[in-house]
Amino acid sequence: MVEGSNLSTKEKILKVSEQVFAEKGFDGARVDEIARKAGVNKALIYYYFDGKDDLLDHLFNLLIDEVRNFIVEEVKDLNLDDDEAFNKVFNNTLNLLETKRDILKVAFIESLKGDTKHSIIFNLGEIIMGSEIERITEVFTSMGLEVPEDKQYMLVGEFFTGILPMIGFVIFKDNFSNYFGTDPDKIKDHFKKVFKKSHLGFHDLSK
Amino acid sequence: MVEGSNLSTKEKILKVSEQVFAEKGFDGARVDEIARKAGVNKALIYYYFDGKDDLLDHLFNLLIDEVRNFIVEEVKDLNLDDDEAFNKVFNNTLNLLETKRDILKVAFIESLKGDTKHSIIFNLGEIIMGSEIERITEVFTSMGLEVPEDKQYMLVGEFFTGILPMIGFVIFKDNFSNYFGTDPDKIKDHFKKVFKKSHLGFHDLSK
Amino acid sequence: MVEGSNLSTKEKILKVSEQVFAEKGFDGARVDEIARKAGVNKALIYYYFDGKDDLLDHLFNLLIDEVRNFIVEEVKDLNLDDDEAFNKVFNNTLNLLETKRDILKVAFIESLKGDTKHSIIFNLGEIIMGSEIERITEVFTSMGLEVPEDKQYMLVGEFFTGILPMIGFVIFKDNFSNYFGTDPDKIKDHFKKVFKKSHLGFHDLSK
Amino acid sequence: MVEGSNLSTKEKILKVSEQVFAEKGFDGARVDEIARKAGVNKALIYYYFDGKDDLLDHLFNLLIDEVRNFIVEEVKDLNLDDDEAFNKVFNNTLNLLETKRDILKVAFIESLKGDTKHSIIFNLGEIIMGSEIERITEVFTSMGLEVPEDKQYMLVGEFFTGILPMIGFVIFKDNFSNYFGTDPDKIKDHFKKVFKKSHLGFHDLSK
DNA sequence: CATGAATGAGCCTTCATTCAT
DNA sequence: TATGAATGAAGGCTCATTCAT
Repeated sequence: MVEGSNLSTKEKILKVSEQVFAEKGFDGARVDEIARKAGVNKALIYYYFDGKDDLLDHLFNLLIDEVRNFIVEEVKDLNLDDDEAFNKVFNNTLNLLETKRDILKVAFIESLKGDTKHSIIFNLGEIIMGSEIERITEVFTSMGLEVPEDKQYMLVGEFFTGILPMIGFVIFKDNFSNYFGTDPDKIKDHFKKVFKKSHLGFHDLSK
Repeated sequence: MVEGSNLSTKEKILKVSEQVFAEKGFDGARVDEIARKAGVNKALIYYYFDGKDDLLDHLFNLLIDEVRNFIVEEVKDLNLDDDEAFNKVFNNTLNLLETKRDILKVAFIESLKGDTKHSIIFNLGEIIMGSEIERITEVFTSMGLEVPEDKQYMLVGEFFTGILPMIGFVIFKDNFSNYFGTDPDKIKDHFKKVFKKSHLGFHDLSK
Repeated sequence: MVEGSNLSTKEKILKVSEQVFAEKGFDGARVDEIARKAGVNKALIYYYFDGKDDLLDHLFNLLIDEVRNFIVEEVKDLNLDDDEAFNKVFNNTLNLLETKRDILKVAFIESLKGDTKHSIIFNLGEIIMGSEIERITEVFTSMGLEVPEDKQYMLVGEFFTGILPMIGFVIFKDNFSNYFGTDPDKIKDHFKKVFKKSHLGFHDLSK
Repeated sequence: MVEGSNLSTKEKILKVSEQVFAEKGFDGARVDEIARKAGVNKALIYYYFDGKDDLLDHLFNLLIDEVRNFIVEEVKDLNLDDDEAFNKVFNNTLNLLETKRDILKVAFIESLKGDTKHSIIFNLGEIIMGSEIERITEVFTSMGLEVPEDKQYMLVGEFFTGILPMIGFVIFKDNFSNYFGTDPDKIKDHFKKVFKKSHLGFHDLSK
């Protein structure tokens, strides 16, 4: 199947790019290494893609699309009953992010650069928070409470106590375990507990 | 003063390196650009330093040293009376980190790389958490409560709900404001409030 | 033929390297000059070879191989009848060395360096002398004479009155003629006569 | 003594240059290394000398001068009675050359270069051979024999069976012993014997 | 005399990208 | 599609040399 082989090669290139970008950073990555690890001729990369930058664009677009689809999927039949719902959304989100760990690393790095070319982390944050803020708003409303007017405050809170720790956990987890000698199997449970307490702490109305 | 001029040039190179590394990332930074922006001959950089890597090492060492000194200073006459102490330490820490924003960006990026050459973020975390965990332990003890046995749980919590959001805030703040159109003047106050609630949420014993 | 074109470029680079190394010495040679004189892009040199050092290694290996092959070829059907044999071996050896004049210059220079990285001249000497010493031994034995026990003495003699003058002649001949204004056409005949007398002088048993 | 200290520093620079040039070759030598090993500031080298080239010129001039003086000294009261005289001249010459081993290495290398800037080996050869050829001529005449008309033949012979092996022995001796595992203490005696036989072989009138 | 600092030119090597087939 | 070969534009680093004091 020509088409099959075609797609397969293209996808292999993307997959390997993701790994190499994550390991070396975009600037540190070499097209030669991608070609070698993907087992394809270097020129073929330029046949399928417009260059190194284009590879990154494709990967970022895939990331955005998958997260967006996930959110739509996740929220569409969301039947909120407090704790249960939180756990479900949280677990699913974490699982999704873990499958995108490599490109998330790159997104993190690129979002820190001086130029504003890539702000993927904020794009992602917007998508995820958008839904959560909406959900929260719903909850608040359904409980007869007033939604905090200050959207900026909400954004800061959601991003720096929600998005950031979550993505941070996904991309730092391995190096963290490695450095502190913690048990990689238990760390996820620790984080779940920790995240819940802290993030709910942020949402706590009593303070 | 010969020594003064010497130090000045060396320091200028370091200062500019810090900025360029932060803006372009270490791999994306060019020695030529550092030389140009520092107003020095490129070869002079190699007179004072062993190369690009050495520049980074110096900057990281300076970062580590300053944070360590700060922690010692901060903790030495710490008279804990709850809220007051927390605010003071938190504000001072945030201020310190803000002065080191550029090199923190680089440290973040490098700590994400595949190789384990640089783990500065974890080094910093260890230094800061070390003191806090000690402090927390003291508080718990003085309150007649039992310190959570699981150190790993503490580490995860401190790092992902304390260190990470804090450093994350410092290095992402500007891009965050820029992206979400938030008010740069108010964002810090938002974050302070948010951080307190979430981090105390993590430490909350009632849950 | 793709292979032909490939080899051709690679060989052209090697050939030009040999010339430039011989003219400027390895340390004085410039990769830029090699590329220019070979009519290839400088980066192409690094496509075919690992660097400047690797070029030299290739050339040295070629030299060693050719000399070794020559010796095997030359000695395999050696029917020794004194004078005739000496002339034949001497002439053929000289002819061979003359085709390798350039790289022999470089080998000479590198063998003089302080580090023991390259000892090509001694490698060559070993190969050539090995055969001659064997041959001499044969002759002595066949003549009912005793082979001089002292191998060290033989080595010194063969090297400093055989190998060294021979290679020396090949690599110094042109500059010698140029300096002393001697006739380049006659010098070779002079040397042949001279070498024979002196080298046989060394082997003379009557003294 | 200012003047004394002055001379001492200048001489130390020259001495170290000689060593470094011999070890690394002129092109491979670094002014920095010379300064460091001589224990002087690099700029001081440029105070005493016009540059790297000038260092080499000084060393070459010293070499030429010393050899010239030696020859004059050696020949002025030469009372030739065959064997005795040969031994004396040979030994003294070898001793002299050994004291100049380092710079002779450099001279050798530089005499092989493509440009005709340095032909020190031939300069030396001319000086030494000049005297020997004169001496030989004398001897021949005094013996009522005819001097070989062909000066070119003599030059070739003297150079390639006299000068070259002699200088070659001096500069290659150590590496030779190192490579072949020969006894450094005995090698000189071997060479003396070998040289005599071969060089006299060249001069042998009976062939 | 002596030195720390500074510099311009250049060197080896790399790399993203393109070409020819 | 696929590939080996080729290339222009840097990039990090070095080095002989000079300057200011």
